[in-house]
Amino acid sequence: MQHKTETYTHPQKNREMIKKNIQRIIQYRMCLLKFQNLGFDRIFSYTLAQEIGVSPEQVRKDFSQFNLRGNKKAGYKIQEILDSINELLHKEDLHKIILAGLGNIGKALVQYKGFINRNMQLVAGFDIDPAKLKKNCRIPVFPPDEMARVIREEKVVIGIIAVPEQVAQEICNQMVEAGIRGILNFAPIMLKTPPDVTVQNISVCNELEALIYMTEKQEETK
Amino acid sequence: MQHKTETYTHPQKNREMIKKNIQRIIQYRMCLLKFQNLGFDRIFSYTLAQEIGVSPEQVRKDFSQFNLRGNKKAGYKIQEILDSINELLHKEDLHKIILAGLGNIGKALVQYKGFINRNMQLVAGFDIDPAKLKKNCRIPVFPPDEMARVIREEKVVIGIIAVPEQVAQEICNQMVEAGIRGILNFAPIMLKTPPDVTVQNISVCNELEALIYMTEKQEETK
DNA sequence: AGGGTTTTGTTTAATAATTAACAATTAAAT
DNA sequence: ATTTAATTGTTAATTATTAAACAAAACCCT
Ligand SMILES: NC(=O)c1ccc[n+]([C@@H]2O[C@H](COP(=O)([O-])OP(=O)(O)OC[C@H]3O[C@@H](n4cnc5c(N)ncnc54)[C@H](O)[C@@H]3O)[C@@H](O)[C@H]2O)c1
Ligand SMILES: NC(=O)c1ccc[n+]([C@@H]2O[C@H](COP(=O)([O-])OP(=O)(O)OC[C@H]3O[C@@H](n4cnc5c(N)ncnc54)[C@H](O)[C@@H]3O)[C@@H](O)[C@H]2O)c1
Repeated sequence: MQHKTETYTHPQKNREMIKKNIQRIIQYRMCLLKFQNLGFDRIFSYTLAQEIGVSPEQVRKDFSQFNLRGNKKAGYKIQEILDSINELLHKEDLHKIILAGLGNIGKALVQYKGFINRNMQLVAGFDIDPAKLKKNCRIPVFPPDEMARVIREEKVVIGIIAVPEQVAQEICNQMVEAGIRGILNFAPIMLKTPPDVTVQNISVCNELEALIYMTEKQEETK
Repeated sequence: MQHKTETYTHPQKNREMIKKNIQRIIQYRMCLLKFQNLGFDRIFSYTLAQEIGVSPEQVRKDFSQFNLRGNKKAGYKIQEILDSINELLHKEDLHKIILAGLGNIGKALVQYKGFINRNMQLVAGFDIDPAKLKKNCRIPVFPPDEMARVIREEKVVIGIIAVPEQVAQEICNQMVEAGIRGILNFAPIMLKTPPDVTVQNISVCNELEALIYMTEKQEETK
């Protein structure tokens, strides 16, 4: 097998960094909401840091990077930061999402009530099984060959893949072809996508295996 | 509010690193299996790298770190590496897992057939809803107050939390108290645990929001 | 009003992770 | 057998991330 020998560059690197940072910001928001509900209206970097398990400097740096400003001696005004984060995440808009596969995972997602609080909505599902189409679902469910039409009509850019591994790449291709730009993938494969499409994998098995490794490792060194 | 001013140290840091590395190893395994099924019996760092989106040097470094050895000029023998990874992950043992919460997510997990191929098994579920106990499930389901007994009797160290946010911390405490050392958490909160308990969060909403941010950011800079 | 104290925000330093480089090796070709 | 080409594994360099340090700001208390 012949390989390229030219210098390897990593187009996804910078994107991974941004994604990691924004994920921390999303965690801060969760925590800010918690403290707001507890009746606080201000918070310090130290408190936030402790809560999500990073250093206070990290919090200040993250906030600084996204231009989230605090007050010297008085910390961060929770509402102010929340507003800024919501703006950053375009939370003023409702974000439409489509879902491929209404099996075990797909059904759980359809039932989930947490999306709407965060201004996200599953607008359509797709499944090859005719039984899934008839079912009185919370969302309209179509056969897969209507996916392109629905994506275009509804102008959806985010899709969830919850179909069997064997058809996941094919569904992914259809999604991308029709204009989907971000994919949350539950299937245990690495999807191939163009560089401008972002994929986030969720693998319950992988996470469990990593957990198991960690616990066994700790047991050994004890 | 008065804060500690002593130097901040980060006990979880080293663990995060190990977890990240082992997660990459788990991904390599997924990829190795794929190529094995395609009929290959050897593979190069370059191929693996391309497949999971890292540099070939990273693959070699990771393998080296876990003492997974290849052959100069001939790459890595897939079966050999797979065997070593499985040994590393203690795949010779069946790993028992308990599940708290048999709602939408919990039911999906119970139905999932992918665990057993990877030598993991849900051995018991816990739910406060009596209706969930009666249901003819694939696994026995108990009320939460039997959790400690079952965990001890079955010697389980891994637990999944799929209960509502409001009770997640309480269930977590019960698990830890009874001997659980690794927790996969679906509830949208940061669980508080002793330092020797590893927590892995899965947050569909967070991941979706990060995806949305990425796609909108890309749209802007286009 | 003003000093003391606390906390941010940023710069600088330290640490960690990734990539590059290359020597060692060996499979395959001749 | 010998040579060639290719790929690993490790060391060195680079880059990225995280933490420490500290100056500037501003709250609070007297
Ligand atoms: N259930 C879990 O807890 C779990 C855990 C980890 C990973 N996963 C992964 O998530 C994915 C879905 O898992 P699941 O348990 O929900 O599976 P499932 O078999 O219950 O559901 C899959 C659904 O996809 C539909 N489908 C099949 N081919 C299709 C196609 N070409 N187009 C559209 N729909 C199609 C099926 O009709 C079915 O409804 C799988 O890849 C699985 O490996 C599931
Ligand atoms: N469903 C999803 O797609 C989804 C997505 C993201 C996050 N989550 C999170 O996952 C968790 C579970 O979600 P869900 O949709 O399955 O919720 P659900 O309400 O369908 O299920 C929760 C289950 O927990 C049980 N329960 C409640 N209190 C309990 C207790 N004290 N002990 C044991 N069991 C108890 C309930 O009886 C119910 O069966 C929630 O924290 C939710 O925010 C779910």
